[in-house]
Amino acid sequence: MSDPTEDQLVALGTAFETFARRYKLADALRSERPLAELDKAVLLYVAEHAGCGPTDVARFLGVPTTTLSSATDRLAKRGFLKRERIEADRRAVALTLSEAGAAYAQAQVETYRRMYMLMLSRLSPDERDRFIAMITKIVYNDG
Amino acid sequence: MSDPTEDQLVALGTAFETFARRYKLADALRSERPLAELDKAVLLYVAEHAGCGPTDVARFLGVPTTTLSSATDRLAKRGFLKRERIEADRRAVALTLSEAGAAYAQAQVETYRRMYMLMLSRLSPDERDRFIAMITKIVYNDG
DNA sequence: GAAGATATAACGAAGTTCGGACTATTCAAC
DNA sequence: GTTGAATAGTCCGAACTTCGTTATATCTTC
Repeated sequence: MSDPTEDQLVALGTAFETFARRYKLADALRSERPLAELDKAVLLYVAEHAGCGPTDVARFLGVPTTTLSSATDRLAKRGFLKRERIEADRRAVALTLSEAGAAYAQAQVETYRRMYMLMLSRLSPDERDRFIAMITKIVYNDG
Repeated sequence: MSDPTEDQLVALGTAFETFARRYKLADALRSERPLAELDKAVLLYVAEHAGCGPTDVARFLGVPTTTLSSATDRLAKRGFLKRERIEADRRAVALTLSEAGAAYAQAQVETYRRMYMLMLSRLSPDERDRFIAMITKIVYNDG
């Protein structure tokens, strides 16, 4: 199988670049004091992994545990996150979202969802499946 | 034309999420003291728009001019960027990359290029064109 | 040539990241 | 069971980034 052509690489690059920039600009429009990028990532992770520990999150996101500690501090202070010592291992802390945190995470997910919706809307129904199949192949290499 | 299905939205979302995370982790592996995200963006913009002014860059990237000033400071200090007062309007400054800056920008571009190459390599030659056509349609809505 | 607009830089406050030191537990081995 | 190493998490402080306010120099326009 031959290599991708130069034109293809350039086209993909400019598309990505444009997309990323637009996405960033759109993101900046939100009115509340925005959570730090890291904090949002933490929130979404904990939403999916209730009861996990800070170390899990840090490893998943690829940041030092001290950095993650700052993030959980901020989130706890804003009332988005609860930290509870657990019985099984009293060194450990179990992270869970508060109601407000869950709401924020949900809103975040909704925002993404709307964006995906918009993106897919520009394709025909047939194309949508094909596009997703291809991007899945690219990301997971499971073709 | 009907709406995208829930499954499609979820599939696209997880693919993106995985991709973004992997990309971030890979990026963190680089050994030099990394430039700030903004600084990299500035470098790439100036690479494409030699002689442009700070205000242009700030507007393009959607950051306050003062923030951009910090960025150009850092880049100039590291010897990546030259700032020269221009004759035509002596308030204005023309930004150009130094040789080192151009090299850095080039390396950055190379990194992206390799990533795109890897991505497209996972598709068959036929799929590549179709994928790019679709993503172009999505991003530019010019279908 | 005075008033106002424009391009940029200097300064400083607020916030983020992360290395190093520290505490509290648990585990392992004797 | 006590000692020593490993583990989970936090606190502190230095370095850095962002961005609002303010200052400076230079056009522009009437």
